[in-house]
Amino acid sequence: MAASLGLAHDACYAAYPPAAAASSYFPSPPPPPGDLVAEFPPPAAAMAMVDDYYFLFGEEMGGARAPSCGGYCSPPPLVFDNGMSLLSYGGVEGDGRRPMSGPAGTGSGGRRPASRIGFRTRSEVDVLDDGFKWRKYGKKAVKNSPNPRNYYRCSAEGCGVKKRVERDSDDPRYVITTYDGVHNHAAPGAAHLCPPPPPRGTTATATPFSPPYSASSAPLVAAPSWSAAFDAWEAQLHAAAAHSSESSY
DNA sequence: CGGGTTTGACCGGCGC
DNA sequence: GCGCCGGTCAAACCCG
Repeated sequence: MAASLGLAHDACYAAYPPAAAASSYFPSPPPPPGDLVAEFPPPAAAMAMVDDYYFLFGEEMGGARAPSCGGYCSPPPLVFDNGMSLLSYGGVEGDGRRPMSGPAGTGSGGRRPASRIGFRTRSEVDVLDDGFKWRKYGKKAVKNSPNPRNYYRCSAEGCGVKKRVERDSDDPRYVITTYDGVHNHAAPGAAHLCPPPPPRGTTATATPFSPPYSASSAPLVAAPSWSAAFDAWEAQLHAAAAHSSESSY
């Protein structure tokens, strides 16, 4: 039971950019059929600075870490016209990128976050205001990086969402922010940034970082559908990017 | 005074 | 088994 639960969590799908930004930035990617959708709610101000997204589909739940990149692998499956790269790996069985072997949930500690989503942002400030209130609880020097990693926890009572913030060792201009878990409350004062997700014909569409995760009923996404979905989305994306490039830059 | 930050210690997983 | 390393804890400190 627990093992299947972990695998199902691996199938979580994060839609970037958030709906608020998507309307003016580029179209939202189509959700894989039958999969969960988690939309991340960075604020519009932060979104404007985001140069690089990447998705972490609970990739460490199976105990397997991304090789030689500290869990922040950056395979470039999608590179947009505006220079943004969308990265995804793991969780999608058959994508050939992640070994799905190994018992889920048996990694370090045996308790893995329900979801992990990260993005890379070019920013002067380390901590981007994403509408939630965070409390710093740790700071750690990480191996192979001159920059320390800061640990934050959502200040809301009962909310166990954590985030890690660190400067990219390769390019200090970039900040790598990784979110662990799902908020069980609305963002204080930032609700306008995260409108309810539009109906997508899916059975389980999570509000931004909110439960429920009906993981037990969420099937793994077959690679073909995933690829086809992204192909379609990418086509939309390029069209939108070409259309908005005149006004944006 | 309350809430947040800092920082060293501690713990547990993992690789060798 | 041991050492390394990432993540967390908690006491002290800081600030509004």
